[in-house]
Amino acid sequence: MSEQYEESKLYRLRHSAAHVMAQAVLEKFPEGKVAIGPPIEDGFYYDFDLPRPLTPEDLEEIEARMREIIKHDSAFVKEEVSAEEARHIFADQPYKLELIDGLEEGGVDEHGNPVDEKPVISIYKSDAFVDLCRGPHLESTGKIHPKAIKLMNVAGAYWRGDEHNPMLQRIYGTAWLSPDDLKQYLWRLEEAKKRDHRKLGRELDLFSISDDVGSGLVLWHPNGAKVRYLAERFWEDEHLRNGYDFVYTPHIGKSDLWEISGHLGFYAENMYAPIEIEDQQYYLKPMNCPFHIEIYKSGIRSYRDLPMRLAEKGTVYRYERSGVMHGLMRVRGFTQDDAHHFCAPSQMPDEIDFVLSFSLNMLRSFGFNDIKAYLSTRPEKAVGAPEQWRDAEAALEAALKRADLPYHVDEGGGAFYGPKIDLKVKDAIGREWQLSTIQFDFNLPERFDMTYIEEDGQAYRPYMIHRALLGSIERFFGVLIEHYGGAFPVWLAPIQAVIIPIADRHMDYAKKAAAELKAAGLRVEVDDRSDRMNAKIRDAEKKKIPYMLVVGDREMEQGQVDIRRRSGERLGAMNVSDFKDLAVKEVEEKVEG
RNA sequence: GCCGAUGUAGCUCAAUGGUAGAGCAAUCGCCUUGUAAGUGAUAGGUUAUGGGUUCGAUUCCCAUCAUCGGCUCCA
Repeated sequence: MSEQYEESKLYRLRHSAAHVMAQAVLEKFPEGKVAIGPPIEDGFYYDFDLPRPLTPEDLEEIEARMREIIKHDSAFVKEEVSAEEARHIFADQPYKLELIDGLEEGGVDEHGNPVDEKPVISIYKSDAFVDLCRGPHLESTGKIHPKAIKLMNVAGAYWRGDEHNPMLQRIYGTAWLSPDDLKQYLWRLEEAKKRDHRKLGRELDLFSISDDVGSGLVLWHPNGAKVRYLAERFWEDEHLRNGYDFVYTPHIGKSDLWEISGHLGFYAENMYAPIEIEDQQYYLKPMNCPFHIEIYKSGIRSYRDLPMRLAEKGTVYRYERSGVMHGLMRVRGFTQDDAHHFCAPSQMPDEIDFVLSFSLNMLRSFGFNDIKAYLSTRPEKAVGAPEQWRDAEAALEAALKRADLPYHVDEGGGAFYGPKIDLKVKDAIGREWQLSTIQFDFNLPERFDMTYIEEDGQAYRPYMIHRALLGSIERFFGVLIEHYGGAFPVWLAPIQAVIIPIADRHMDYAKKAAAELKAAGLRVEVDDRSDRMNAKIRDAEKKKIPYMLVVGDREMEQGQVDIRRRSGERLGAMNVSDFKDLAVKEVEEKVEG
């Protein structure tokens, strides 16, 4: 959350709305306990410990009560108190007492995060409610527009976000400066819902997840598989043109492999239980790296072989706790567009430069032009020599600068085995998604004792860089669906054009035109059902087919097709070959829309 | 995994302590259509699964599974 937001009126408004809500809840449940209630993006929440689960009816009641409290137009009054006084005021509020302890000791804020200095304890009073609170707030409850607030839903949340703590009931609300803003926000939610990849996945017949197969295991239907195939084909071409070699590796590997890699030590809770065969334990792979390393190690490597870039769309399986699965975004089996770069230390900066610009090109090709980078550096506990870390971090940062990319540094946010760059893209409605990751690994080359022979005839340890550009292909597909709202650009659309004959007598002509377009590599179908043209257009619109080519008497006579885009735009009649050229050009240029 | 909600036809949803209904989709006709739904008929369900209460359960209760909204965790 930005500092700008924290100083805004909107922030104070939402914070104030949270207090008003807490008052309304406590009036309804006098024995209820309050936890914390901060503003968040688009709204606020407040956590409560209540005698019974809240219902949607309760929310309506609470919301109505909030409007009444707002009407009182009672001032928010700040008061600084001693810890002793605070304890007295909140004597029957155990969560507040815990917060006061934290405040008094200094050290932690209301979220349990460490803070440097000991803050002053303050309380805010408004109407019949007092809260331990740092503020700031609006001048009075009346400054909240009663028609610009709405309680959204109830959800469970652990006290202080720790799953060992009791679970509280969290009420999410939204609050805006004006009813219009609220309306606009609700409209935005509706729009996001229309783009939901789970809904579009069903409507466009792209994929499904079957109970009988298992939760988090994706079935790609022909339409979805078509998009994936096209995306992968592009991906493959780009990799081949850029010095990657493709490899294929198995889905399972012996426990010995995972012992060496260390995964059984630090990743076991994410791995499926082993399969036992001939007294050997085999594990489904959660990552591809050990296999690629084994390929590297299958022979003696010379500095002349480096950099080596091994790429694979490797399908991995990771155990995810039930309750975290989410459509394509969070699954148990997925395919990473994985690659491992092995290089000599002297080649490392160039290799980083290359992989970053390659990643950016890939993302941009899929229509993601708003890209932000996050550089994560050495954490407290880390393997690898400090100067390796320093060199690697310097190379990553230099590459970011050269790529002229906005980036944010997460000090100490790297994995224990190396620093990394994550790339996040903004989709068409402004949501950020993490896709690419470029990650150093100082751990595995050591564990697998990887070497290469230098000019001087000595063996040295290579650098290893792990990268995934689209990340998980399943997840990437989900993001792509939401980004385009199901209306894939022509180059990715499962069906690019549908020919719509007006009457049966136009059928032969329609098929002839289709054949000509298909011969040019276009994905074209003829809608030969005995429905009216209007119905066929409606159907094609629902399937989000980029082009509808209507043919009737006029077109048949002229050797033309009448072109309508899915946007409703009419391009008018044109010769079949002209449309072919237009469509082929759009495919080649990856034109959007 | 945790909290809460939900699970009825392919989809979206009704209804009921006495074995379920609509619209869309599907199938088969009729219509031969000019830029987002022409029309008729037919078919489609062991009401998620397994127990329990009851003369009788899809409805009430319990468990399991799954989904949804969150939390935690994360590609």
